[in-house]
Amino acid sequence: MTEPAPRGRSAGRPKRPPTIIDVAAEAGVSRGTVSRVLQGGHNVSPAALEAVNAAIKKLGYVVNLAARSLVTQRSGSVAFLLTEPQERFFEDPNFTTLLRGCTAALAEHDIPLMLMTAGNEPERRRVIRYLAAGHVDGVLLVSSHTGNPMLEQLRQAELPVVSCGKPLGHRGRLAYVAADDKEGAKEMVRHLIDTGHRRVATITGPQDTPGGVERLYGYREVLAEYGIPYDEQLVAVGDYSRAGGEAAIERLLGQAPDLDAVFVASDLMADGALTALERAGRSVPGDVAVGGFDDSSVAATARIPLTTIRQPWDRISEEMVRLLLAQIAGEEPATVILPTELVIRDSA
Amino acid sequence: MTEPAPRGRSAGRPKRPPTIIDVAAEAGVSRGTVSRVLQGGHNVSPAALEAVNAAIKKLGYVVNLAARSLVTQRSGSVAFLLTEPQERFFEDPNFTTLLRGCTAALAEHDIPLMLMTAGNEPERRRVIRYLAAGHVDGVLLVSSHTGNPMLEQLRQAELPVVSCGKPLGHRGRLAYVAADDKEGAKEMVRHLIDTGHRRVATITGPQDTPGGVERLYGYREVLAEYGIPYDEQLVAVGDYSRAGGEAAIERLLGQAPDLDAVFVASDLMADGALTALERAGRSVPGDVAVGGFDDSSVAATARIPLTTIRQPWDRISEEMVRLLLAQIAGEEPATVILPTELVIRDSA
DNA sequence: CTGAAAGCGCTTACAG
DNA sequence: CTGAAAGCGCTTACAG
Repeated sequence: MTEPAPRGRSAGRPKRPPTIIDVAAEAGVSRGTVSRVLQGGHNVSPAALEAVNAAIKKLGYVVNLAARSLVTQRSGSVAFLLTEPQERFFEDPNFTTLLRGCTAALAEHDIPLMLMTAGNEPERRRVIRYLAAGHVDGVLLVSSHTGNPMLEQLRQAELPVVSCGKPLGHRGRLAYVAADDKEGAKEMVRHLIDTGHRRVATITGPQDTPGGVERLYGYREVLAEYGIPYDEQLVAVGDYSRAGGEAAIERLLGQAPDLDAVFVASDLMADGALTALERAGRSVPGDVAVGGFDDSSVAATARIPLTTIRQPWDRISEEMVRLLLAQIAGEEPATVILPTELVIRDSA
Repeated sequence: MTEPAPRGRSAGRPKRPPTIIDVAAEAGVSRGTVSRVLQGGHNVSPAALEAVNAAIKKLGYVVNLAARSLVTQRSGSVAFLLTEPQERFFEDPNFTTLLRGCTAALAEHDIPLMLMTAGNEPERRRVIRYLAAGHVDGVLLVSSHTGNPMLEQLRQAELPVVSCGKPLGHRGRLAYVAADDKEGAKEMVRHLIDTGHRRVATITGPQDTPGGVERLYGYREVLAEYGIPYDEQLVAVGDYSRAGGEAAIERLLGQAPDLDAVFVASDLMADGALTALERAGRSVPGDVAVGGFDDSSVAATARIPLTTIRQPWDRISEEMVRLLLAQIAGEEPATVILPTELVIRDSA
């Protein structure tokens, strides 16, 4: 066993790990050759390659990322940036699902994910400073509100970015991954109508988010398809929160007491609607059929398991990571739209 | 406006930002002086300090962390490490709360958080390699199961670690932050008894977790206090999941149909118990009072808002970060136990 | 295929 | 208080 001689060191600092020089000495080659092996072993003789790999193993060598970054001008890490207020983010199960998926997808490439939140102006400034300084190679941007002030700054910093959901109000190419919101909405509304409902209401997302807009489009298109007139009394705008869903359904019940179904643009809002419907004495799906959107974790555990539209979160995160790495590698920003799927449970 | 001259660069790479040399030239001082200003401005004349700060501002200079890390042998970042299977983690609202709190607390110090999960053996190996290579300065460890295999490896890597919850089965000093599980449990069980309940059951956490063990201790101690004999039929072991809570209460209902209250060691399990109780036709809190633990986000939104014990998550994350930074600075590992609080809602 | 050497951008004793 | 210089650990043309 060749233990590196322990050196004296100050409080709690780990011992100096072996460097490329130690490996080179052990393998009997130059540092350049060791480095080439590290880069993939091109232009290295089989013998040298073997010797270096053996030395690496023997010494337990691990590359020093700071040194590598300094010369390559790449950090080797990626930011997961939330521009929503934190509370909002962490209330929404979709976000956590996405975070999990992205962490896993990046781990495949041995790229660590840096979690950053920027819900207010000082945070935004700090984050932009940090990102613009080149401390990450790219950004997975989560937040879909229009006029996101960070988008422009990110663009100026010329940092590769992939957005989750279509970035509204942003001219210029920006890579994004999204589920097919409009088609998903259409599928749900058709399901509601096909199961005999005629007064189909909707609770939309905020109208400055793609999901808010697109899912409403889908609702209107299907109405038109079926020759059902569009009735404003059947539309309430929500905010994607549980409380918002509760409030919205109460408004609808006031405006259009005869509604017999409601398409809710998120499961979390649908869960809120369920509470209010129960309180109002309306049974689900008997009196009112409720269709959600997302198939997030609340869908299955809601008091009445939700019929909903599944967003393929795993694929969304995979595609986001794939697109980001491609951009980092020099490719042009691209867009990916993924299909949704109707999941039938009890609520409709 | 002094725009740095744009240089040619390959696909999508950001322009080379100004370095300390540019700042030194602009300020008319040496690089050493600029660096000293960056380090806090000690031993720098007011005039030089001002000139350097002006130059930094003018040039939009941001320190290159890779270069700094290379010389300081510090990464400037910290890992948030989950050793639970990912599903478990992301189902549990406590974890997300903790993640949010730690991100915020670290952001105060401008330290990015690297999210890493290690739910299986290959992941553990990869993560340990990464951490041992010195890519982070310390680890916030989240997972409280006994015999966590990473603990020993982390110790060998001599990396500062702070655990969330007391690490069971680990000899030697290891810093941790925890709520006072036993006292919290006692407060809840006393509340249950004081409100007239006599057949108080409990659903515990896994017995290889501190919360699982300590909260059960608390339950037993209060029984003893009140001279109530301990009855094994009133105890079911859960796994902190919603489904586990559901199954546990069903077992209890079978073993001890006369139970009139149950102390559940987590809100998520309590939420599951609520479902099963409703199905069994038992009203809450009328037939069965239900007390939870955590005051996590499910507590308020459960079908019957949960009376529970609040864990001070914000303070827990703050203290974890504080302790970790202290250790990184060379202090010895310490322990912090935080008080809990009874939160009365509808379920008991 | 391989080695010698420059250079990435900073920090930190060391003199003065 | 300040400058000159070494050095952190790697990568990458450049010769050969």
